[in-house]
Amino acid sequence: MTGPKAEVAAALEAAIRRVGADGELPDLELARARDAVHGDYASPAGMKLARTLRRRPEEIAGQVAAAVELDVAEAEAVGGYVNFRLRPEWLRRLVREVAGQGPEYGRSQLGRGEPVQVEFGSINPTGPLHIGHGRGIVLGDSLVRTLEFTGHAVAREYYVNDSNTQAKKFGESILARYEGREPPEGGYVGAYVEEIAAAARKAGVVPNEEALRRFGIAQMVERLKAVVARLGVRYDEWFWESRVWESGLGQEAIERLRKAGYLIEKDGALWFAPALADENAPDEERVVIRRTGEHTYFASDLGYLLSRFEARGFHRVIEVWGADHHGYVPRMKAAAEALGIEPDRLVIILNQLVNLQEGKMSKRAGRLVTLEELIDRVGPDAVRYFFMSRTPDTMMEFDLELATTQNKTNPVYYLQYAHARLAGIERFASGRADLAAEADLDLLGHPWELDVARVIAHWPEVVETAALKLEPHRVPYFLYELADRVSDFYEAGNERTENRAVVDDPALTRARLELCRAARVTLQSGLNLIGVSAPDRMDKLEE
RNA sequence: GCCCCCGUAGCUCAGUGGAUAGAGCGCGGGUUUCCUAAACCCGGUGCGAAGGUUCGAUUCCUUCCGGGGGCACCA
Repeated sequence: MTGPKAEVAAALEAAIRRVGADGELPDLELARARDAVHGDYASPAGMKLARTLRRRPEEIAGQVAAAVELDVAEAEAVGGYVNFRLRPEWLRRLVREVAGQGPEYGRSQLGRGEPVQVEFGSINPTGPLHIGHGRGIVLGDSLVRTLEFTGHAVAREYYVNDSNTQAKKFGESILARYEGREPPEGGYVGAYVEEIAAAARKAGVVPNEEALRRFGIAQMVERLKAVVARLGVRYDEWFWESRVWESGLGQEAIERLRKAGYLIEKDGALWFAPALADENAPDEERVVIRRTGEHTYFASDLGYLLSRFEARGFHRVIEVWGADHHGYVPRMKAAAEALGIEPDRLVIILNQLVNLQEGKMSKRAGRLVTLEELIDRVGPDAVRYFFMSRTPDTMMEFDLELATTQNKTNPVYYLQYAHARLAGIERFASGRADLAAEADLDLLGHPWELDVARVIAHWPEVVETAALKLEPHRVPYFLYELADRVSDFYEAGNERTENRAVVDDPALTRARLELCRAARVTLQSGLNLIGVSAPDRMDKLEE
């Protein structure tokens, strides 16, 4: 636990000990208070302890609150609850600290340098990315940013399928275009296939399927790189499936499973049957080597597991998949287990599918829109924000009409505007020569000032939760709340000139500027995690 | 048939074992000589249903109903 909550939790427990509870305590459910009238943190400690202490909840809460010794917050009992309110003095110290740290505020060493790989976006490199892929890419990248920020050693990886059935069809399609034929049944027909065939001819690639496939996939990888770069995403590694076999890891994985008794021959094919060696294992059999002698995608995955967990030494691998692959999860877990890899080290995050609603924009219902088109229409910031504002667990309606027409109604601009306003204030004040170097933060006392600090105080906890639960979608909601408080602060100045940040009094101005900076860098810190830009100014909208 | 996800306001979605369940959009009304009005203020019905666990369930468990997805020698 980090931030003020850790201190509150410790003080609460100490107080409970003082009022006579010993042994193991129940979960005190200390959490952010839902309602601001209950302070910043609240615990139903009275109810929790009523049975063991054999006293009334209100009585217990009262005694506990009185026994709390805490610098950061004051405790108050209401009913059976113990509520904590962060003290103004502490909030003022926090403002100074955050303003000094800048956008690094919230960074931690939670991960202790754990080597983690996040593999995401790995679609077959045989066609353009579409909107649904964008969700996994944005999620994966934001996960990486969150894990990096919390002290993990993270690598982004794209697994390039270059030797599976789809890839071969792609190669055949290029060959067909190269030779002026139509692509085969079930092949790829987009204009990009013809472009690649033309490029291959120009580059002097020999016209056979394998050479053209490799050439074509390399071309596609370049295209993919360019598209994801527009979203601020770059990969550390584009790992080609064929490397699994060239390095011998695929063969090694199969050999290891054979020795351990996990493989069985049936119908001329080689099957992985985990229940053979372990009767508790899932009872599902999967082909590893086809009757034709070709390996399956699953066989490559076996070697790929060894590559990551053993050859490259990642302690944890996080995969982001579309929900349509969920049936593959037990198989991968079973494979990891059979290879001697603790299955919990393989984390698979499924993101539900994206349903496109085009509204009145297109009469052609269900038309596939590419990720690139989406970025063209709504811009990278809105794309990232829109995808990040939802848990991966729920199916998502992408209302293209709204996304396209929404400009000032899009919440992402609200966050950015809050940042731009703060930057504007700092810019406005930058000409003042009478401002002291050091701010006297005791001058901050209005509720709308301290409430900004109050939200800022929660940022480290939000980051920590997002990292531990692998849920970066928590970040935009925090940012929205902060932007709200910032707007209140700003509006106070619109109501009364004396409440503006920049006033005649240089000392007061200086103190408020410190608060502006603390809020701005916290916004920046959060926007960084979700990959949305934090502009210093935003142009006025035309009517 | 089996497996996974979801069901919260008109719409799109957050959220939590506890105190009066939130936001955005949409709709109606109001606010600008003032650090950017992409802002602010005012206005509303809601946790699919039934059981169970619990001092307390929208949250956890079971069943049912509804929506989406998956069950290949495709990936």
